[in-house]
Amino acid sequence: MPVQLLKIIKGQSETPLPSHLQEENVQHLQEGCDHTNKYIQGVVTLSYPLTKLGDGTDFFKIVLQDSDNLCSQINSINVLIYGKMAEECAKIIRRGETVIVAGFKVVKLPTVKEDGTHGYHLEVSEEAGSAIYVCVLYECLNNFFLLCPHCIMPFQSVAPKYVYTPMNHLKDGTIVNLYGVVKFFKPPYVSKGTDYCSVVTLVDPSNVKLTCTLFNGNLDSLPKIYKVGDIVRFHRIKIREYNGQMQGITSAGFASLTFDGTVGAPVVPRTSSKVYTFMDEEQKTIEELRIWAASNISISGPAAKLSGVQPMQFFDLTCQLVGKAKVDGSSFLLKVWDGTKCPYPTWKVPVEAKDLEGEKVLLHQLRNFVVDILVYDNHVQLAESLKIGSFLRIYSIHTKQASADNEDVSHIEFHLHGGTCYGRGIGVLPESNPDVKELKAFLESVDLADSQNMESMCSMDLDGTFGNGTDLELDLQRCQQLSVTVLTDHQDLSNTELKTITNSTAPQQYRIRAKLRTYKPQKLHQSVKLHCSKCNSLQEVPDGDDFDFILRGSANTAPNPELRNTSWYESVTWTTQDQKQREIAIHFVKHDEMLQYPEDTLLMIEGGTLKEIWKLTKRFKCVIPVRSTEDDLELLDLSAPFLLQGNVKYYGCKQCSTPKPVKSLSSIAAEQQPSWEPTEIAQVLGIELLQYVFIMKFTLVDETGALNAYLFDYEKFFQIPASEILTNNFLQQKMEMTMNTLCPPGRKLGDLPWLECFIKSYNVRDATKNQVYYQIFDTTVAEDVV
DNA sequence: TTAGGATTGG
Repeated sequence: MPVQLLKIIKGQSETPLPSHLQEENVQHLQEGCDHTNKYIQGVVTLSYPLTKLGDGTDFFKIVLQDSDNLCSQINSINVLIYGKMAEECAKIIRRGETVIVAGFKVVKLPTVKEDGTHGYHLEVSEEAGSAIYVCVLYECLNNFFLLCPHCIMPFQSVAPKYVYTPMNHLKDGTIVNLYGVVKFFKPPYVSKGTDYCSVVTLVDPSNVKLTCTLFNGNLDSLPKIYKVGDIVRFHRIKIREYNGQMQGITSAGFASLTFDGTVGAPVVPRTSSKVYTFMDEEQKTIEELRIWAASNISISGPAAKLSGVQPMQFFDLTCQLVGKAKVDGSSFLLKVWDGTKCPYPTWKVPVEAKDLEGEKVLLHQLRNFVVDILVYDNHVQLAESLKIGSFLRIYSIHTKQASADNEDVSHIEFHLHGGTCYGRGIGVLPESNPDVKELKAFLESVDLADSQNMESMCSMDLDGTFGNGTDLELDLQRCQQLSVTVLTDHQDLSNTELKTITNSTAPQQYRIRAKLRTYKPQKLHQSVKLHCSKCNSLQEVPDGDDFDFILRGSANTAPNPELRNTSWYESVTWTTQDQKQREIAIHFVKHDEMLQYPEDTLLMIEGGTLKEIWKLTKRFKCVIPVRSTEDDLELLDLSAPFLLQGNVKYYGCKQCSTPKPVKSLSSIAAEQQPSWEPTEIAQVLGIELLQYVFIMKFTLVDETGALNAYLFDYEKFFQIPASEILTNNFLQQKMEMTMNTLCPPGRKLGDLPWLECFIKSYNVRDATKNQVYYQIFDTTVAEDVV
């Protein structure tokens, strides 16, 4: 049986090659030697159609690439197959497959080619005693089994396996297998030809990118990529050069697996094939790629929740489809929700009731959550095919701010423009997707009954307007009735109108119900200041450059060797290897004569840079920058933070502080369990601690008038510590969302929500006049707002 | 064949 299929399951063949066969390397072939008992193994990169020679003999030619020597200049060789063997091989050998050729004859060619093909070729035939083994992986086996069941010869010793080419070793005209991390992708879309198309850009640890253009008439056969950072395994992808760069394109037999790129997530391939090869070794590859990707691929995407959308942005939305409707030939409407509310009024696309598909009752129940997304052109066909209830990720939705002629208020429109720029498109997510599971759980937790109760409350308040009002009016009435802030005390006080307050003398305290017409500063980071509660001064938070400057200055003073290793701290010193030869000393404060765990340790550093100090704060509880004097360590200039803890820099008031020698810290170190609280450290060091505070000016209005009230808040109002906001993106976003809820941009006054607040009036006198100011107190943002 | 990454129109 000259042509045999080797059944490969989990990378192993079931039976060994005949024991007399020895492997030969493509590079070491020589003419004139006996190759009866030799075999070479390679991947078929080319195969030619079966032809007949002049004498009627069947002839079949393939090009084999030595998969173990991909980098070698000469790694391919032509194999010429004659007679019955040619006929059989032509039936079953396909490009990309691994083939073993045994008992061949080596024939030298007249000239050596320069294209990587060998200077010899191999000739094989049944008559010459040759044998060809085609390594059939299990994923293809069923087809072959039907074709040629008697051919399956189990054997084991050789374990042919897929060879994966690193992206920096790709060559024009080859068909390869590869692993890569998705850096960019276009979800499958309907091409202008007959197939679906998906464009995927991959990278691998060789740091070379490869953009692949994948076509298939079956949507399911294209890789199931859901986000940047996913990992793919491509089999039999063709490499071509295009515009001076390597490009991947689907070849016959292309197959792919896709994996979640998250470190630690289960390694479960997404694929349309029911049978595929996947081994422990491949699991390891995925895990290694995940770790590589974690520090080499940026997967931070734009905002993905409706509550976080801003006008004029592009974002990806994970959502559930609850309605759809034909609009016209070139556009189609999708009604979706994600369980959060868009902070702006949203555009409702007018459609004929008969054209709207979806559960009407549900659409009504969800009307405050649902947004209309209009999709255009090439996305229409895919949108039409979507099933109501399915979970979607819509990529690169454009939020456009607009106002209709008959509206005073501007609204937000959601468009999925035509084309596929930036991966614009629609993907259907399976229910097994972790993001879908999370979304489903969230959607189930959304309390629809709650919003309905509020409506009935409104309808009572509004004395019958419920029956007449449209959905939009009801929504507005509801938001007019509810307060987005909560009083934390004095609930017994009754409301006072703003006009009454501005007409009264100060000081007094009031409960008010008003709307936030505007606020300052609009750039929220500018609202954070440092406050000294002793002298009541406010100052700007110094930036990193000031600190850097002070550190550079203090690095000029070398650490004093006499101040190392005292009874209460242990010191480590070294000199940097660079030109500056900077001396650094770190003094670790001991507790009970012992060094503590890093996360409980306070250390002092001399000669450190901004970056070094920042790194130390990640590992140790407290870092205090110091410098040497003749007889003790001392704090730096108070324009620099005297203490760093986590992300927070603590400053002292220059005016009110009287710095003490740092050995005063030893008193805290001697405590039973030193907590290293900033207030306590400040106190023993003679520092008047400055506190981070939000200072904002709110312009509040009601039916009777307006007044400006100051918000002076350490943490209570926003439920966000002012000390942490400057270094925490998440908190910044949270605060921005809160302000968008309190004062949604683009709405007219009537549509703004109510704020219930306590304010107190007070007098400020200067030489010429007395002025009354107002400050908000004992008020917090409602829990469901933040 | 199709697309070959690189937003904003309805």
